[in-house]
Amino acid sequence: MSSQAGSRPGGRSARVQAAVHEAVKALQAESGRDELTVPAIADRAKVTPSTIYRRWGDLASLLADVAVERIRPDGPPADTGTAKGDVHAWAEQYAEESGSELGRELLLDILAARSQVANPARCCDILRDRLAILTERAETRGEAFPDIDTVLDTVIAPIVYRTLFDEPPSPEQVHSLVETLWQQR
Amino acid sequence: MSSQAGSRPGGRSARVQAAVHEAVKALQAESGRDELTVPAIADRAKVTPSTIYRRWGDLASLLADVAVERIRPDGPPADTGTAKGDVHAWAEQYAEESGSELGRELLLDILAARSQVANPARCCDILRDRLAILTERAETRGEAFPDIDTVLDTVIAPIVYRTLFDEPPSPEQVHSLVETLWQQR
DNA sequence: GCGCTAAAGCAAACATGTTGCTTTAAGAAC
DNA sequence: GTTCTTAAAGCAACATGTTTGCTTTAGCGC
Repeated sequence: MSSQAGSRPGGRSARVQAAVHEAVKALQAESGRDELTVPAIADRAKVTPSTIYRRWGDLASLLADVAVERIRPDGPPADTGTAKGDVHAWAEQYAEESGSELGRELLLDILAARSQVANPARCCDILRDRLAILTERAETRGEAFPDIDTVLDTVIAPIVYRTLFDEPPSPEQVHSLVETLWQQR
Repeated sequence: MSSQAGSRPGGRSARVQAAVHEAVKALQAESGRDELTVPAIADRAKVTPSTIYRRWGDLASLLADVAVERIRPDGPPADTGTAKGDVHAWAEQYAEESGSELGRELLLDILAARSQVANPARCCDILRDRLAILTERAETRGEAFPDIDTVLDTVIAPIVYRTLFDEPPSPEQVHSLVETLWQQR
């Protein structure tokens, strides 16, 4: 993946990559999508456009690369004391982040990248990793925990589906999705 | 919406629109995404690029417009005799269509259109319409039928989520999603 | 048929994307 | 530290895609 900056991690590649990522985030924050063009990003990052085209291929791939990095959670998931509480807290936060204007844009950026720089499957992987942490926590507490893919289907899928195709769900709706996890089996 | 061909339904506008839509479908069928460019489409449709840019704005909007039209179901949903059977049949077909390479592309085309020519919400609307038919059928038969949004959350959302971010679900997985609809309440 | 008008065509200006070649700088060998 | 090697950045010319003002066409109402 290009965000690992190839074979010279501490060197120029890494600096260029960081500058380009920063430029993308800055431009995303301060202007609309149509000003977000490769030449504009190159300009802001003090880099030539050809550098970007050669490293990322096209704008969509660059945006997806940035988006995947931004989507990665920073700290460990909140520990509420119970498995159910953990899932409620995590799902609520996930829905809030994905449902924000920025969150939705990031999801779309990741999906829009046709040329496989940042695979959408990374989203699933990240979520599965988070859920693995919650699962382990539950196990050490001796609590039951639903199957990870069941959580994806029951909680995450509706959140993402509604965010992308309709309106992001309210916190109440998210909580009721989480509740069905414990009701249905 | 531009697929209604503006103010002269039987005239030149309509012919141009049809030709452009046909050109898009033809090129999608016979060549890769990078050959699918506005000039190429214009060429195939015997139209000038500026016509396309003026009517649709950009390639993404055109593709979304075509995709929304293609996604619309042609006949009434299969009548299997029971509500549950109807949902199984419909969900299986939906998963198969969305999970195909073409189906996934169409979903992505619809999501990728930032400039609101073809709103992603149309997907939901189409699905809700189909479900309304199944609901009504169930009612005339005196059968219970789950809430439409519950069906979206429980069955459609996982199908679409997995199709977009992971692997399309198998028919067995789809059936088990449908089963939970009747188990959970 | 005759005018009216929305939309298509055309062509020039402009922006974006691509490519071969040159230059730079990070890391390795000495 | 100096020199060698090489991956990646810069540059510049080019190709392709996008936008725009103006002209022409054809559908519709009279």
